[in-house]
Amino acid sequence: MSETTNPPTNFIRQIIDEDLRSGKRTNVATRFPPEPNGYLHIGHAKSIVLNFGIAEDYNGTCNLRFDDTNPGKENMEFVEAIQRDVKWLGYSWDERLYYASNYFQNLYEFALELIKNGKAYVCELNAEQTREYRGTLKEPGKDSPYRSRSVAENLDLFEKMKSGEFEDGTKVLRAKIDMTSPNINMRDPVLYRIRHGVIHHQTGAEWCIYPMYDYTHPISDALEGITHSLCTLEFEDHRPFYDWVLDNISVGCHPQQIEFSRLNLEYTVMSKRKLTQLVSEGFVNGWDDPRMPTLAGIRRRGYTPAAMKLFCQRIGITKSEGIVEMELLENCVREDLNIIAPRRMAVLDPLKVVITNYPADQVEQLTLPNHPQDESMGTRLVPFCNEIYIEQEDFLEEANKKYKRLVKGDCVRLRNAYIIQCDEVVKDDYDNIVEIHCSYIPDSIGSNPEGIKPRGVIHWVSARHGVVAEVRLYDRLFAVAAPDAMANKEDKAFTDYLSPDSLHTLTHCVVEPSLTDAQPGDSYQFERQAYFCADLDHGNGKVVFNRTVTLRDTWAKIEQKGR
RNA sequence: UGGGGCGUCGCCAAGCGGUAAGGCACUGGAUUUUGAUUCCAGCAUACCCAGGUUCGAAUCCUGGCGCCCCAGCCA
Repeated sequence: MSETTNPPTNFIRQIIDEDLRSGKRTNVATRFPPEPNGYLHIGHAKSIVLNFGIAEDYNGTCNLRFDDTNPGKENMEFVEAIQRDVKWLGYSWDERLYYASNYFQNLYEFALELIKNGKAYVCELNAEQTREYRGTLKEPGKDSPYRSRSVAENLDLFEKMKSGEFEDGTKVLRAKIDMTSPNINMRDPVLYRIRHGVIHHQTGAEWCIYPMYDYTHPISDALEGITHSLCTLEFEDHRPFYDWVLDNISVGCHPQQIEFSRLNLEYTVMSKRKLTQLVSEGFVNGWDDPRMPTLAGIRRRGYTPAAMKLFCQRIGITKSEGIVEMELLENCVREDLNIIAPRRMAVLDPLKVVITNYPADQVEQLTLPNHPQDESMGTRLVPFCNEIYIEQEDFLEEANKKYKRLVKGDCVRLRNAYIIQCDEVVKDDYDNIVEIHCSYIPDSIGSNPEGIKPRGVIHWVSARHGVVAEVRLYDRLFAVAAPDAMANKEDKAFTDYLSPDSLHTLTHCVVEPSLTDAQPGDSYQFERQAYFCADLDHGNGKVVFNRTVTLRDTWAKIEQKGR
């Protein structure tokens, strides 16, 4: 079965199929619940495509919900960036944009219900004491001395917590479950903590008590009528508490939490903490630096939503943890860009070529196809004259037969133009090649004249018409495949493995004139080289392109092996 | 055994008791005015290991081994 005839299936979809079949569920409602404390990355894309994709395929809904219960770390910049990125991927939450903070009042009332039923209590242990009482992984914890307060006292104390009578850290509301549970998450987890002086981006200073994620999440899901609450593996241990909350309040809805493995990608890091560090410590130029695995970054790099979705489809959804090779991601972008990116010519490292037998006052406007395999993409005009630039690496004074480019005394085809032959090499006093003199073969456009066999095809740009451009060559951010694991193993910082070659900026490139019309974000294939897109800095006289991903280069691999 | 998970080709991943899909990577070869694309062919007698059940096991059972997660008033 091929990929296209085989719709994406995974264990979560199988569970949903069974739930629908058995009648356990009659609809499908999912949600994507980011905390607005950073930008979304490729790992989030996996979750977005999963959640929104399921909603689409099952004729259900997917809510966008900000998990904003920790105001100290969250802000509106992130709230806005996240919405931008989800939209960019092509998904719509319609009017279903929610915030966990929308439910602060509900959450508070359910807490009251738990207290009244003897299921929650106000604890005065400080953070350190709480940790001590919790026990360890192998030893049970012990009950807090405040565990057996009366309902009335708990109600009174919680009310005072809410009204601001206590300082930060002096009291918390805890669930009363089992301090000896082998699952640490069930040892009377904290439900509410006190936070004075923080301004929440949604609720301002209205509250001074904030609910914890583990308490908030199941209730938010239930209030939204979520059927399947999909999250990552590290929450597996939290599921018993997720269920406990819903089983002990009168919310009347019980979504099912299902966990899947996070995405790990070679040559990058995927934790928000580390990405934040790269930004805040200036290792990269912001969250949208094209080297970042953030959606904002890869978008600026030139990755397309279609490529991202294809990638998410190909990596699949399972509970096993692994690390995906960069080649898989790169193949996905190439696959999409190969179809949609118009072809252009650009010389990154120019070598001047004077065509001695071409009239110096003549200019031809050649009509070239925008895509050799797709006529519907049209054509554009490219000027040709007696002075052009070719790539330095496309010329050698001497070379063996395998070198399919220009060699002194031999001829080569200029892409979509004439065949030229190198007659002379002009050098300066230091033996550096300054320019080369060639002669062109008239009537050689379109086919090879009798007896002429060019070694290969090289790209070019008219020296008199070409436009100077800045080209940013991006490569993998890290020098090692698994920077996290490596840093751990060698007791170093993950930043020690940042690649010195992640960005090379070229400022003397020459591109064909039509490229000045590009809009930021437009993708092109610079023939024989790579896919590029116009950067955000492009325009208003500046010509700036980012390399998205190189073309597959089997020649480079063969050369590599030779060494 | 403190508890919870995971282990199928180099990487990702189907498989759900009937005799190992697919993608990426890789290797050949064809076509090519991008050393690109496209196309064709090859690529796990084998499913962490060892026993067992069965006519038949990657799939069931038992026992091992390896790896990941959990002791935030973070999410």
